Amino acid sequence: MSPPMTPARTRNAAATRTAILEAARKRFAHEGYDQTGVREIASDAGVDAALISRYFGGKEELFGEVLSCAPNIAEFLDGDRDSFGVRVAQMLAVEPMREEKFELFLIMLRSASSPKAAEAIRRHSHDAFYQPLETWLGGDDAAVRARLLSCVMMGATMNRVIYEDYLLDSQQRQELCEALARTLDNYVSGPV
Amino acid sequence: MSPPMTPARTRNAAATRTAILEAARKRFAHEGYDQTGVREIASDAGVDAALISRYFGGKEELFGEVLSCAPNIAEFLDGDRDSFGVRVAQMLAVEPMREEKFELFLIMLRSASSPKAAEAIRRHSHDAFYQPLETWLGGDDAAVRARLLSCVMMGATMNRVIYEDYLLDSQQRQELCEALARTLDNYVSGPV
DNA sequence: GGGCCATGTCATCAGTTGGTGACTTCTAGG
DNA sequence: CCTAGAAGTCACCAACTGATGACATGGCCC
Repeated sequence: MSPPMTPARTRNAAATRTAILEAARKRFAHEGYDQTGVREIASDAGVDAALISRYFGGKEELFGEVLSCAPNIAEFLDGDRDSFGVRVAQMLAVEPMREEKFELFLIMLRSASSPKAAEAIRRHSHDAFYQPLETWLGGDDAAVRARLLSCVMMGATMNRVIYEDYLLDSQQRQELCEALARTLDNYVSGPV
Repeated sequence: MSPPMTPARTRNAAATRTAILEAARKRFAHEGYDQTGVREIASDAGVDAALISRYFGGKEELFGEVLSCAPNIAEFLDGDRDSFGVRVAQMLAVEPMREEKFELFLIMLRSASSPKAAEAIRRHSHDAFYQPLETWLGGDDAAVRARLLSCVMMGATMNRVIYEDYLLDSQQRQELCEALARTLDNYVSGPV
């Protein structure tokens, strides 16, 4: 938001780049790749749309850049192993979707249908999600267990994207959270 | 495919309507709402693009019509209750994605990011997926268990949409299938 | 202070999209 | 056979998209 030590905001390439990146991240997460226009991103960032092409080469490259900067799975892998399930389930089922932790999932799910975004998503999610997760899990069947975890996490996010929250009340959401946590922990600890 | 008792194919409104619907269903499932143009649908169906607006009112209404006609969850609910998990897991993890059973999921996941399609998806999936599933499950926590099943089913589909199959070999896919089946059956039978 | 390059602004392009209305053509009913 | 209306064809529009190149301007170094 606030550039480190630059005068104000005009004529500052680094700040402009950051502003574009920030605006794009939010737009891509909330609307998806196709539904987001470069003019909207530029407007949010308070810059001219032409600068997007100038700084990033184009919308597609900007999307790739956003993926690289988005917060990834690492946060959940750093914490206590036994609480992995509840921490992730909390994010998936009860925490508001506006949370930044959600953004990578939202970007992926909302943009996966666009061919231009799909390739970047595949590449990035493998490097920033699957690979770390597999390593963290360890064992022979790490790949399968990573996939299982991914299924539950993506599915839960997808459900919230589609239905928001208006099909479950807070009591049910709590039950959902606990069940998700058990399933996740089961995939983490047990043999599949 | 073959109209019941009409001459050939030209000048047959019912057959034309069906052809458009069929072509649209496949396009929406494979490309998603946004990526599919009315010209492509019309071309696949072998008709003029203007007929889509004439017959259905527009692309949006056509999409709603497609959702209504797409095969839904009922097939899996009819079969043996004990084999629900394996049957669904088979579809999710091992059967080729070209299968018609997949189409409703694909349409939903690939089109959910489009605002125009989203509303139709919400309405239809509630009526044709959640409602039947909840009734079939029964019990106090049917809503939560339906959501859990939905998470796993959508997540598994989403993973295949994003990564196709090239991250897992057939052996791993089989393990994945068995684990998914256990999880699904757990949600069906047990208390969450 | 002056030149120069980085930075930002603007008008505009070419392509694509969904949609519409006038036109043609075929077929059914009298 | 001949007309009326359904079915299909065609040209075209208006809106929007991402992108580009010419132009203006500000700030930094000499």
